[in-house]
Amino acid sequence: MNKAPDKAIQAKTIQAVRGMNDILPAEAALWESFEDTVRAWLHGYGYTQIRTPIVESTDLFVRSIGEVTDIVEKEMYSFEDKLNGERLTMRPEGTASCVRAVIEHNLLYNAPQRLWYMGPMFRHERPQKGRYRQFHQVGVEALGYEGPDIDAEHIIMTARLWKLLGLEDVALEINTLGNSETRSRYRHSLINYFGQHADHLDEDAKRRLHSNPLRILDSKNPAMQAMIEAAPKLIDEMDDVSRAHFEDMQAILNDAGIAYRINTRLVRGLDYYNATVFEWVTTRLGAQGTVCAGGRYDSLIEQIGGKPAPACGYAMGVERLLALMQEQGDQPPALPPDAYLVHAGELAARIAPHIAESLRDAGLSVILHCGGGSFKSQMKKADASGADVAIIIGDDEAAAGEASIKPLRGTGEQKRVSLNNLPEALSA
RNA sequence: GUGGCCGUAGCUCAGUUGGUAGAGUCCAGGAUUGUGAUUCCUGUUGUCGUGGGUUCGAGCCCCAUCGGCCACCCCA
Repeated sequence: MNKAPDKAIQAKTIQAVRGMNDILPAEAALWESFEDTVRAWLHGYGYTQIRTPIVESTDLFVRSIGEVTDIVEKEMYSFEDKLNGERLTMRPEGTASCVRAVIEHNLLYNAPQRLWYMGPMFRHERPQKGRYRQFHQVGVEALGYEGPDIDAEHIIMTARLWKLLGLEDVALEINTLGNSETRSRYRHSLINYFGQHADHLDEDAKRRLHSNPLRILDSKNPAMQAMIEAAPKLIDEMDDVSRAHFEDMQAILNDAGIAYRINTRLVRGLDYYNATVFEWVTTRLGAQGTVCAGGRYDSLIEQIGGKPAPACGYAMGVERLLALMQEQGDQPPALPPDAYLVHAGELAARIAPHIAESLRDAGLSVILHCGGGSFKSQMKKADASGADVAIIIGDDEAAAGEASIKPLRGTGEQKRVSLNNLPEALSA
């Protein structure tokens, strides 16, 4: 072999798919602690978990999210199953799957359901801060509940979660979209109004004028702000039932001391929402500032084939919440082992695994040194592991049936104990 | 999908008008023959994102491509 023979045969490296991220051990600690907090929090409200498949029939999302939404039109990872030609899609959100499962298994037969889920979602968007092609949501759904009390519960419980996570600078915005007649009346008012100001509409707005005029209200284009501000307000055309529902919900929020802002321009990107909608937003994450959003979807269950039942729910973006925590300077919690077991010599190497097992029996977390090396290098690794103590087994200790315990943090003397007493000595 | 900025060691980054690469950190070994974190010494970091082009010569200039960041858009 002469020099550089390997270049020709070295395989090209394969990278993760764009917008789909590895979560490395250093960051995974933060994810785990977040997930632990979320599980305990949801348990506190009596919500139970539902786990649905990542892949569903494409039709499910087309029928629930809406055919003319951007998600369905251009962002879904859809493909045809090569074996049987089924049209499948990797879920872009969780509500549709959840509702599908509830219908399929008749979960609403004689009781409403409080459910939650957590997992990856997929949308083919251009990645940027807080927006990835595989991202994670925690979703909460209450199915079979009609009154404003459950809407308020959802908002109140998220406020508690922000407190548990130590989040600052998240503000609540609420709105109501009314019932379908209201929205269709309002749609016509908007088309009429924006049509009269067609010369002020940008390209996106013109495209949406007839397909989805409500979304024009969402535009950030500064040139259109004045005109949007003067547009008809949905609240003025609200039906009495939705108006009362909205007011009753606000009364509960007021009683609970929840601060909010009514944002009459708050609409949703998914077609299935009606009545209450809300968003928790932050200004600390740039353009992707919505950290949690949801609302009522009373017609969705019927729309995808179930017996009509009211429902509401919301989802939060895990990456965005974690980014906000990191923005505030939160560090991933350190989870060091209790002890690092250093050993030298043939006999010590043979008994070390058994000693480690006995310590684990006692509930301790122990790293057994592997890979050989001098005492010095083993001690370096013991220190780097973050363990409180090093357990040292050399020829002397092994022969005597003992182990040395050396504290690695703070002061304290190294001491020798018999192997039988090791677990107690470490717990002390 | 559109636009702007940016890709040099595992990480954070220098690199002059174009003359074929450096610092800190980390890691490994030693000073210390059975003991870490401090100190000192020694050493390895590398297809300069990738592929073309210009040039005697490219980390530097040009084109393409991939990736990242930010914004638009979208949305959690």
